[in-house]
Amino acid sequence: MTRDTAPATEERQRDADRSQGTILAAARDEFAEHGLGGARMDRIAERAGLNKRLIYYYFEDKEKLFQAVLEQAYRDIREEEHKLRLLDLKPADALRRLVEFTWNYYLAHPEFLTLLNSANLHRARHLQESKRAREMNSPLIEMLAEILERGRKDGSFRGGVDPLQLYVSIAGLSYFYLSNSHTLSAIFGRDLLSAKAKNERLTHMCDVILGYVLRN
Amino acid sequence: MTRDTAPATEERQRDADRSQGTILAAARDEFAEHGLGGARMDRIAERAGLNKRLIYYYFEDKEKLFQAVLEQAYRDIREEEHKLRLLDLKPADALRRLVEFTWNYYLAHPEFLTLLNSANLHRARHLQESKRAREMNSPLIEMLAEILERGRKDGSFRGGVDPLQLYVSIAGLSYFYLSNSHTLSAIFGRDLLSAKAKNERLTHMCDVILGYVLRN
Amino acid sequence: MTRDTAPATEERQRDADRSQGTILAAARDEFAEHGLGGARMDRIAERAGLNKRLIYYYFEDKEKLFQAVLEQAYRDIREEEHKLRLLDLKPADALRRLVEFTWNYYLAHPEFLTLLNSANLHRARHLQESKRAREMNSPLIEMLAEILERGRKDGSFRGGVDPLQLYVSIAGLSYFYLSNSHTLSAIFGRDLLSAKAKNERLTHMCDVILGYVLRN
Amino acid sequence: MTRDTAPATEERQRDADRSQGTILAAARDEFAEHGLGGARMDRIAERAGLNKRLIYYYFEDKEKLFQAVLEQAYRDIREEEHKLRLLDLKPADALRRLVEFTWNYYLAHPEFLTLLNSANLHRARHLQESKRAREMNSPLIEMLAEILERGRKDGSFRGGVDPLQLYVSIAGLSYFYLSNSHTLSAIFGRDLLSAKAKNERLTHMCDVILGYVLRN
DNA sequence: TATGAATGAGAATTCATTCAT
DNA sequence: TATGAATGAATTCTCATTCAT
Repeated sequence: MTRDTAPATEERQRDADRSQGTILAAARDEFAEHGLGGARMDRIAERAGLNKRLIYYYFEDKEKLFQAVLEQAYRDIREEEHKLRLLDLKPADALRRLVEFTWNYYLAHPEFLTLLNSANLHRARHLQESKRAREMNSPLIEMLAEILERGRKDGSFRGGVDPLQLYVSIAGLSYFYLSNSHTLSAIFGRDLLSAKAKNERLTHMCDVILGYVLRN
Repeated sequence: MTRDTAPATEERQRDADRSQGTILAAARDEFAEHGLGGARMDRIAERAGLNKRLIYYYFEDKEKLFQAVLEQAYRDIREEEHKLRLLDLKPADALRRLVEFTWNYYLAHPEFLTLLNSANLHRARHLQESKRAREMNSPLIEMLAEILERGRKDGSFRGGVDPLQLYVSIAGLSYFYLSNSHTLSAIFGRDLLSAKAKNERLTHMCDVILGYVLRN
Repeated sequence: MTRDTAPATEERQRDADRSQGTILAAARDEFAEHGLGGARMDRIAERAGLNKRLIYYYFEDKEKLFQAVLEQAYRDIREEEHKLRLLDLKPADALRRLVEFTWNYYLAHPEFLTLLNSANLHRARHLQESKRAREMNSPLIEMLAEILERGRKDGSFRGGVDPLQLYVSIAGLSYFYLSNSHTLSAIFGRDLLSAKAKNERLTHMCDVILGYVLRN
Repeated sequence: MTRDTAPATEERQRDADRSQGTILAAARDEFAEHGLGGARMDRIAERAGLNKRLIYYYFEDKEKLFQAVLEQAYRDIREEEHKLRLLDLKPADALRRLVEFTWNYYLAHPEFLTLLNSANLHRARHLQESKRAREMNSPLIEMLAEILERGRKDGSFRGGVDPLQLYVSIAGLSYFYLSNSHTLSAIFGRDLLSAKAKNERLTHMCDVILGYVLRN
């Protein structure tokens, strides 16, 4: 069907939005795969199936593009976190659920890990320059505080647990295992990403977190 | 003291070794700071105070140099690990000591974290190509197995703990916190590297590990 | 005439073609003068008056550029060969004409000789990788077969002459003399490129070829 | 057997000569394979199994080394030419013998062809700088003159043949075929270096030369 | 909005050559 | 005579970015 009239403004806006989304996704994959330093604008354009010039048109330069990708990655995970209804669960179950969610999210979004690595390699410069950094604060910290408080009150949890520390620990247990799985697999000569290995890891992490938090 | 005779062969060999060591150290810093993709051979030469050509003379190319740096980094940490006499301590103390050691090593060697990140970004390709990958296997796994066994026998530890999982968890707790400290600080608006914060983290991690492993 | 409207797509295409042609010509001269190994991409860009990067944009790398130059050189000579209407001449005259054409073409296109030399130094690797190698087959071989057949039939030529052998011999007589004229001049202390010397050579070559092919 | 006394002066001279010869042979092969521009001093040292520095010690630089290689190549072929006792043969046989010798020499010494090509690419600059250029004059020219004269006198050869032109033609017939065999094979899709093809070529060349020179 | 052509600065790597015994 | 270490100047090639429609 050939177009016989000029596209309406609204339609052109839709095209533009779509192009930006396409670029963002392509850039995310490229940055995830090669890091900020190793990513190539050419390849991003190619992945997106769009002209390189257009990337500059929408995102100004490579750094800004990376920043946009990072912000998007945070928006995505935060959105998923928001969907978690942890407060509907009993405290211990809520923690198990959180460990599981974190693990599964990282598994499903390996690019999130490498993007985070890249961001930190650059000392989070891109976040600091982002006006939205604060929006990236996880809603989970507050949820976690509430869960811990409930658990303490019902006598099942120990007291004095810092939700931020716990959040970092939960993330760290999944993160290190997955982010370094290649290195670890090479060194230990053991496939850490087999279904069995993954199950074992999840069980272990739940045990660690609950072992720590449960009163006895 | 000015030299009045020609250096012996042995001495020139020492010069060569020294040059290689200098290059390796310079490369380690550069790779740690900028990642593999962002590192510049020019800067490495400059940091080393040696001619760029010499790097190629000894290390062939950037990839091989990175591999050499990685191997050296592993040798360094393994050497420190070897010095730990964990078996001289009571099981619980041994675990505390290990958490502490890991934390302090990462603090003292931040380059180790970024090198590890870079290595994994490249899917541990450099390790796989290294003949020495297996030598990088941590002696700690076996030590840890022994400690867990002793603790189980004396009734203080729970049973069924996989030493490798535990090793990964101990590393992960420190690693994530330190590797992502910039991002986390930016998002949470809290300085995670103050003396106080670091103390709190160490305490927390010991609590987590021992909470998990101790019988009650 | 200053341009007052934007160039059409078609016109920009012509610009691209023109740039490629300019590069090709510059490269041909550089390769002819210095050989493949001695040619410098910088100099080619300079000769072409175009940015070095553009060479890579269009031709990928030095090797591919050389291949393109070689293909062009063959296209050029084949085009001239096609214009020869040898079959309109009597057999003996046709052979004389061919010897003369070969000689004059090499004289007018000394770069063809050195390009051929370079190609052979590299064992014709560039031709083998060219999909168009077969298109470079000279139309002269068939023409020559026809001429020899006619001469044999009219009783003036001997029989059993392989047109390919004869083609190679005709080329070789000119080629060696011109390609090695510097060496030969140096050794024999005689200027082989004076007008007189060139005339003598052409006469000699015609004598050799016709002496061979004519019945008595 | 370990040496227990210092080598005599004479013996050291022998070592030195041997080293120079080894270098020269290695350089000849390298230059023949890659041309002057493509040859690598490193590879020459490696081929020779000697330290690169030694090459400079004996030959000053790459250009001078190439010149030495070239001179040696000429010395070698001239030496073989000297062994030819053409004047012991009947004129026609002598010419056949010469065609055959040239062909076989080129076949046995393919490096001679590429060295000649390289020398000419550089406009014989290396020969002109050589004091021995004149010594490289082939003894064959005079022999050829004598043969032609004898043939003319006994009525078998035509008169007025320039020995230098004939020499160049004889060389050219072999040279072009062999020097460009890769290109020709690629273009004509015919293996020019099979035993059969080589026999045919030799027969053809003898026919051409004798067909030209014989009275009828 | 979209694009092919073009570029300057820079990056990895190479190379002939010299140093210091 | 012989050698391993070291170097400065290229050289090929890459990259983010801009031009001109």
